[in-house]
Amino acid sequence: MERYAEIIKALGERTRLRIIKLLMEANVPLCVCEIMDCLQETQTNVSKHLKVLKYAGVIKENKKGRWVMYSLSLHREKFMSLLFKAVESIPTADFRKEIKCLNQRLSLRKDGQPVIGMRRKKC
Amino acid sequence: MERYAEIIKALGERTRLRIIKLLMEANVPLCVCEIMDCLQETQTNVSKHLKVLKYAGVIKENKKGRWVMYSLSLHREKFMSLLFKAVESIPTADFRKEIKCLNQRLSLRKDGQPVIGMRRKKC
DNA sequence: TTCTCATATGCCCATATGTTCATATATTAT
DNA sequence: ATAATATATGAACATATGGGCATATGAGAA
Repeated sequence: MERYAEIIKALGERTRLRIIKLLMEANVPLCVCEIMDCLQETQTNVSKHLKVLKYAGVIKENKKGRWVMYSLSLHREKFMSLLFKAVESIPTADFRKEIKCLNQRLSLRKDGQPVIGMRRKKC
Repeated sequence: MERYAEIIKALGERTRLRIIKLLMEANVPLCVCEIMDCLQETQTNVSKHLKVLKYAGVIKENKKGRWVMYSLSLHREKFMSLLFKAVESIPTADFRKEIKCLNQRLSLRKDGQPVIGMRRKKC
């Protein structure tokens, strides 16, 4: 039970929930700088929240050269699957700017790899 | 988004998750003393966690004489419905004692009303 | 090599949270 | 009325958490 509470708790925080929604929208692994840019959060902050999510098993990381790419972990368990469905059902009305920035960011990639990194574009 | 995070956060805590699981098992409204007995938590603690859950809209209360009966709130929203399904899917292997105590407690009711109150039985 | 860039981490601080204790409130029983 | 019972609440405390700043680490570029 404890373990499940931890997973739920990982999702029960504004910034982390926004990270998850962003990853769901993206459908491709994102690097830290893309996330921080889209969400307008500091690098430190995003990095720490990603650590919490990773530890809870909600996301996984994949090192690609100088970038660390994060994506939703596969949910084999019924619990995880239902939990993700619940999060997916959250309306994204107040999330337009972030999604717009995400698309801009993704279109700036070369060969599917991030390039402009942490240099913030005005999104 | 904030609001959804709050709802998830309400469920992302061990004691509160146990309260919810107990209410799901019960399928009938429970009073505070039944909950505190089954979960072996103090009255104060249970009361405060119930308040958090109520404020988040996860449960509702119903005053019945000297007892306050708590039950899961109806989930019209798809989000709530899926979230509840996720919680329902959590295995109750480490929850046997609590369920056993619940059944004992419910069988002690007269006319569907709690009677023995806070006088703890050894469950 | 050195420089630059992407990410992680340790320290610090303010605030939030979970818990206990004592007490208040509200309702029923005597 | 008073007593007993069920629940809620305020104060106090320890710990957890989110966030910022500076810095460390690690990997490619020059």
